[in-house]
Amino acid sequence: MSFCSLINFMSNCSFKVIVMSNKKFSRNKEEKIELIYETFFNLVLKKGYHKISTNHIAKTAKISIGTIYKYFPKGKEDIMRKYFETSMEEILNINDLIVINDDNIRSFLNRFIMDLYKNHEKKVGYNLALRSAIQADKQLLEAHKNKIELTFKEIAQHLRKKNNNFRQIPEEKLIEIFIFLYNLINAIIYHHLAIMKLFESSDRLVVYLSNLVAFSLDYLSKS
Amino acid sequence: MSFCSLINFMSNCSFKVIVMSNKKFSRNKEEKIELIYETFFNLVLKKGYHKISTNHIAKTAKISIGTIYKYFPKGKEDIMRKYFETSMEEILNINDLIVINDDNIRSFLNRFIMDLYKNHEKKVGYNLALRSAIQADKQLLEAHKNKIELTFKEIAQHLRKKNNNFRQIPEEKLIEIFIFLYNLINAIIYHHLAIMKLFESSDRLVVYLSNLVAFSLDYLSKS
Amino acid sequence: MSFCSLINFMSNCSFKVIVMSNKKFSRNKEEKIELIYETFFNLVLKKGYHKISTNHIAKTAKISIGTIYKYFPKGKEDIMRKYFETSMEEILNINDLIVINDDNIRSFLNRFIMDLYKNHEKKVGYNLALRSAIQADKQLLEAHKNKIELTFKEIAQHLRKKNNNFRQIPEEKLIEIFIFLYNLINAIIYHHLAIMKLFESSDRLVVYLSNLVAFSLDYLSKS
Amino acid sequence: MSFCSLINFMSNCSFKVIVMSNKKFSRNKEEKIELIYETFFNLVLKKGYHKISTNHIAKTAKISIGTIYKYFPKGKEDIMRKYFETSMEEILNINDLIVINDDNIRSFLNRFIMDLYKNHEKKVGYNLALRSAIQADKQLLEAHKNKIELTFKEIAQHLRKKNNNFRQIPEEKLIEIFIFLYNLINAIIYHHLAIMKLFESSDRLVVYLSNLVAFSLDYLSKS
DNA sequence: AATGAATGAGAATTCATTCAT
DNA sequence: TATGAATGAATTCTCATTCAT
Repeated sequence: MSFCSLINFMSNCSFKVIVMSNKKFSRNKEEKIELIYETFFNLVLKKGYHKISTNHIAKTAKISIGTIYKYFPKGKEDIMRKYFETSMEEILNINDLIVINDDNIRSFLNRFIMDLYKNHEKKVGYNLALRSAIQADKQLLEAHKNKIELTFKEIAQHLRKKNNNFRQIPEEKLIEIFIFLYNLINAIIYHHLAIMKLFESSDRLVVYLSNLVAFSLDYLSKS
Repeated sequence: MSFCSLINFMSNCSFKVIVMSNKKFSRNKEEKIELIYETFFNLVLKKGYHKISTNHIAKTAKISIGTIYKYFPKGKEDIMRKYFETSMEEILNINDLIVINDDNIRSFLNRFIMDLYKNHEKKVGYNLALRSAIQADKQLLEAHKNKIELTFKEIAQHLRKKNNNFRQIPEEKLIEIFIFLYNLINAIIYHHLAIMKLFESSDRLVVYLSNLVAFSLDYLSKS
Repeated sequence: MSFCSLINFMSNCSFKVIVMSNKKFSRNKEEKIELIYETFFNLVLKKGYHKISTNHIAKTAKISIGTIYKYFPKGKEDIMRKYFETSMEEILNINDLIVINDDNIRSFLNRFIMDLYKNHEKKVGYNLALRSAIQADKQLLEAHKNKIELTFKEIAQHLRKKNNNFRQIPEEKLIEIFIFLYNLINAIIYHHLAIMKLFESSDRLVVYLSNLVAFSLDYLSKS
Repeated sequence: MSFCSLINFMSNCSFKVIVMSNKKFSRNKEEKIELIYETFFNLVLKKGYHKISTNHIAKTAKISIGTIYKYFPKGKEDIMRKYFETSMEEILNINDLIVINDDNIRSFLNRFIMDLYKNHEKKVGYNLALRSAIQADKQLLEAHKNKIELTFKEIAQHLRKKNNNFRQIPEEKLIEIFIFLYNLINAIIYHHLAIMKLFESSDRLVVYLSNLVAFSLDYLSKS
């Protein structure tokens, strides 16, 4: 798995702007699904996950409520789960695995953080929704944990194959570090974006996170 | 404001164990209110904030729905706000202000973190509820921010009055540091308790947080 | 169990005319439940079980939809089941057991048929609904079968205790005969009322049924 | 009208076993229509008329919902009506009229009952559906009544032409008897198959029905 | 003061039917 | 001709809130 796929995982891909046709019965399965995702996450951003109803999504997206239930038979819950699974599948797509040539772990991690932040920012809606959904749906919480563990296992294995620097760290340790850093960064970015800013500018947050990662790697290597 | 009140603030007060008498109804207003808080936050822990209805609280607490609306006319929203305000008022209670004699900022902060964690753990229900409520209620989010700012302003002023070490840091800077650390620690503890553990044991988490605070103080003093 | 209770079973009691008060929040649990039953079965008679919605019942009965779901959390299905169970409980109420002094089995059965017909006619709505509900709800079908078996077991035991003529028939045989006659009469009455009349006048139907029962008793005693 | 056509009428024609080719779609209109009938009545048997949706039929039959609406523009209602009409047309098909040489009314009726039962059993799905549909569709009920009256009128006229024994009964009386017996037998068979068995074995039911018909003929001739 | 029945707006969901492909 | 995505009215059901007792 490549650096690119890693970044994709972290970012779950940004939303494309979708222009639907004006016909009454316009048909494009993929576009409809994308439109539902986009509409839903935008609404979550504005009003909060639990304030959004399926009817509300339908009205905003200018599609019928039946269309939502065609693709997502359990409504909101399914929207979350399927978006989640889709992003998972993308990550595990072997065709995406590309050689990483970045020998410097530090610079690799800096890019990792930067992209993680940018994509988090781009998809605050999804991330807010994910947190809310996780609290109302234990299964999604478990799926989320499993996803993270599996994904970083694959990433770790891939990196150790391709890169000497990573190979010097035992696989288990590397996975543990990745998961720790992923959680740490997510916790902070989420709080910064959804609860209360830690720094006035996001640039300063990213610089802080970069130093924090360095500190934590140091800390973990000693403990 | 005392060290105790600081800890109280950070922890939003632990729940008292409420032993219901065998009589059908508890005798006074305070007991009823405590019972509602306790029942609600316990239910949030089990099922998630948005899965809990006021009728559900009433049934579980074995009181009538009318009683809940008597004390909390806007239901769940009011339960959150009033619990929130109560903890605020306690903090600002001047009688609680006790002299801090701890000259060592480092050891002060360690205790601060330790207690913050312990109380977070003790009241996961309330903290989960607070996050959920904040996302569905912009006013509560604003109130939350203001509360933190005001409280730390008071604490900073108090500490600078009583203690030479704190007096060497400009008030604004001291407030900023407190708020930053508060947010940082809360973000991590919340993620650890509600989303995914960062360390297997909470002891290791607390040690890490202690080092993280030291690192961050260092980082902030340089930037 | 008395002859009266037997008749009650067969007839499931006729509906009382219910006059609700004009207050917005009028309170009378029992009356509300009766009103729901009455309204529902009247509507079934007019439009058919599957054409009636819970909202339709609420509107017609001038109560709120919430009230229906308070007493019947699964809607129509629950209305059927609970009405069914209620009638069951009434039958099994030991206080209702009264001595039968009717020594003549033939005249006993004639009254049995007559009352069965009259009450069937009075509650066509319920009986139509029951048939429809049974086809959409296997559990209700089973419950219906069990109810009939249990009820006639009790009735048979009671009659054999109190009456010499019945005692000469073995218990199992007596139960079998009762169930057979009950099913036979119900099948014919239902068809007559709901599908297509067998006789122009109901009097002639009842006379025919009386003769049919005599014939069938004769037939069964020989086979 | 022949004896055969009489039996056909009573039994509404048994379903032909439809062997689908491995090709994705069956080749012609007739096959599609047969497939829809078969699928629908099988589903009714399993789940009940009102639990089956047109979409459900389409999915089970592996045809598109559009195909169903092509042949049955009003959906389920049309499936019932057209199946009903088809069986009617078959009965009235003059080519089917064959001479009855059975001089013995009693043995004629025994065969009548036997075949009626067998075909009822073979097509429980359709008969269940018919009862349900009739209750939700007054027009179908009327059509059903008219069909029975017309059919037996034709049958009576035919029998009286061909057979001395029948000629001795006035036409009106003969029609009345036929309709009465048809309703009686149907009521009992339906109850036996759909609600609760009257006898453990169907053989015993048929024997009982045979005796019942004899009794009823006797009863009707006297009244 | 306390109770809990009653309300009804609104959210979730189904399904007969239409129509672009 | 066949398909099945799309529609949206109708239905089921929930829950915050009111108010008679």
